Amino acid sequence: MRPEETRAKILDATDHLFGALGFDATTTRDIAERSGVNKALIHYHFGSKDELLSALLDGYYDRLSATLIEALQKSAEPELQAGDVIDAYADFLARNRTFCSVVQREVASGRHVEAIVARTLPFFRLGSTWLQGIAPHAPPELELTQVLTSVYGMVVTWFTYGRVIERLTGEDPFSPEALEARRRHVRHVVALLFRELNGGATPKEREKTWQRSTRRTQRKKSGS
Amino acid sequence: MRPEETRAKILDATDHLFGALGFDATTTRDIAERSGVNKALIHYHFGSKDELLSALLDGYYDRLSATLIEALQKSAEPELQAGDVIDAYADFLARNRTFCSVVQREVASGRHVEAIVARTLPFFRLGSTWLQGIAPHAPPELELTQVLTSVYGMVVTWFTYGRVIERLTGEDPFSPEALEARRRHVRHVVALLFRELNGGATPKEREKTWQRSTRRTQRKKSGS
DNA sequence: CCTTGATTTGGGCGAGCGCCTAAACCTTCT
DNA sequence: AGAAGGTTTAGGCGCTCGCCCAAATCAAGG
Repeated sequence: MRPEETRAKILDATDHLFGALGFDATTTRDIAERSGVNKALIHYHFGSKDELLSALLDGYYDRLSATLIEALQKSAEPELQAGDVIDAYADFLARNRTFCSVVQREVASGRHVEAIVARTLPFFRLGSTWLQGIAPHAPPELELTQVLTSVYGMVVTWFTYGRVIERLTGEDPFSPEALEARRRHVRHVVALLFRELNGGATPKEREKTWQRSTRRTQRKKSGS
Repeated sequence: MRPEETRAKILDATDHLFGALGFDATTTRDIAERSGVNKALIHYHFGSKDELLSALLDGYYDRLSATLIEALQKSAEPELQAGDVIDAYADFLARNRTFCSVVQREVASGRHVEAIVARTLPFFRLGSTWLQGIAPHAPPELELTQVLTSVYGMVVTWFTYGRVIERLTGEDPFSPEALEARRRHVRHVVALLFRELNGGATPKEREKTWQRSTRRTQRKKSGS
């Protein structure tokens, strides 16, 4: 077997097991067994269990980054961009259900926060400048970090608490219909926030606003 | 030392360590050392490490329940009630920072979901009937589960991702000012949702609506 | 064909885990 | 004083963990 194939099989098994059981509760022996690979190979290819987690996170964030950037470029109008990015993110989480489990747990445990922060920072910076470009004079109740945290929270909570929501409501929160309903709700709330950010402006006025901010954003883009 | 004192010391240490390191990464020896108690006493008083977690969760949810019920009774008008409950919840999380770490992690790990669900269910039911009483005919984008999940998510994300937010913004998200700012933001968004739930009604009309629903709620209260 | 270096294998080391046991220690009551 | 029952103690059992190692295997170049 080619080495990259071995690495891929180990990462696949790791993805599944870290997602299902968590970093601590998963043993390197479990991973070896599930991937059909000798347990010493994990350390040969990845060095240690911690570095294995890093490699897994790298894979996630690389794919997420590509997905979100693609979504961002689909449209030029900020509100549509926001919707596209949120949809893309939700889709990504739905397709990589283990991802948010892993992130959530490692953030909560506090031990791998640095690994998460390092990979989240680019997204945060992008979101910040983007939001700054749209609403440079947001009121304090709709300050940048607040809005980002809320939107992020609304999206991920559905997935991290999926199993709980399932037990509470008796319905599958990951069915296509449920995901679609969630998507609609989040977009609705985001639309409300947009209306507020534009100071309750009419659609016409809002159009002018985003045209101004779009020009600014594009100037910035071509500059870098 | 009195037995309850021993139990309390063990629970204190458990609270700290489960919050800081997580269930798996904390050993019963750590707990014994931190609480200044013989390690066999943990099993004598609590039976097993899993039951120790249960006891810890019981303590959390008992206190949370008392806190939220008290907040709910401060006012009769739904929008104020919502604000009070959200504030009380945020305060509780701020004072029991380990709580959401523990819950978050155990939910993500999937192994103690039942323990969490069993204790969350009463809150969910309460929130459901409450919201149903206020807005019996909510549009699909503002369906009950959606709104509850979003509000819950907005509140807890600030705490669960606190350490990440701190690193991203360079500011302490748990300072009194930051907590106050967060509180204001969430209340603002909730107010937006309320306005929507009442179909964009004017304040006057809204007043009528909540008076109707208040009567219904109070009839229910006096009935139980 | 033989060498070389990368990859894979089975076996196991040392440490740490949750949990248990038997004896000692306290109160409290008779 | 002595019995009884609820607590506390030191010690350790059986097991699993992450990681390592020496030998085996493989692919490719001379």
